[in-house]
Amino acid sequence: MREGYTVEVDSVVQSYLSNEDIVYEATQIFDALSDYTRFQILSALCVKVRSVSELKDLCHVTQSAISHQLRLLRDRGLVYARREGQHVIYALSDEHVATLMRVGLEHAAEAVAMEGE
Amino acid sequence: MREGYTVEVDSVVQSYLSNEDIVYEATQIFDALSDYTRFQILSALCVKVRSVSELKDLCHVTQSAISHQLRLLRDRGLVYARREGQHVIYALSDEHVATLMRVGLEHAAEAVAMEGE
DNA sequence: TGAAAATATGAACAGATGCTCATATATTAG
DNA sequence: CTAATATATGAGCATCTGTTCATATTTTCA
Repeated sequence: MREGYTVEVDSVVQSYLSNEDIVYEATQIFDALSDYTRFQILSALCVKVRSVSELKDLCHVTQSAISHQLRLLRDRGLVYARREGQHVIYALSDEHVATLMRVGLEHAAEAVAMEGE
Repeated sequence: MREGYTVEVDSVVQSYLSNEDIVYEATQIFDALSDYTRFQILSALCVKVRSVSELKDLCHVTQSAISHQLRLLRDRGLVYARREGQHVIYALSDEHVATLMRVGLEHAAEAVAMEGE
């Protein structure tokens, strides 16, 4: 039988794991990525900077729903906004987000492929 | 002013992003990592295989709470269990989990460091 | 100045989530 | 077989979450 994956946890990661604040903060970024709408917002922002209405169209949800989710992402420091005339343009403010999404999608693609076996 | 992070989204990732099932599955793995108790369970399993009671002690929660969370992780295919006498031993079943946790923790460590400035 | 377009926000509500408590099941020791 | 230990599970409950609806704010343009 397989023995399960095990991983070298270096001393730096060890020290992160023993810090409650860091662990909590980590769960917060995963929480940000755990909602379908937010995930779409963030993946759209990986490609390029976007206005609220662009995001609303891309995500197929109401303007209010987008605004509420953008507020949450702003509050967590994952995106930031600047006004440009009538529009407000949002951008990713964290470089780790893209990495997380890529790895998450790779995992997901494998999982979905498995299902159909 | 900064221009925000942008990322080369290669065609493989693009194709993942346009597949609803894959995106949903991705949000599910992030959801698994978004809870403090589950995050602790998974990080403990990164290091080595563990029994339920070991996990219960490491995470400082009740046996019932651990069991319920393990069920969720099992149902999502992130861990699997084998019985060994009186004990049930859990192991990571997905190699991506460790990568996600490491990147998440790196992000978190930076974020927490920022706060104190 | 007033109307239109873009965005933000608060209240309210339905559904999801994570825990506790009680209890069931499984394995081993005596 | 019986008691003890380890684990699993269902119900109930308080809390959290994501959305909608109504409304406020900001900017532009006529």
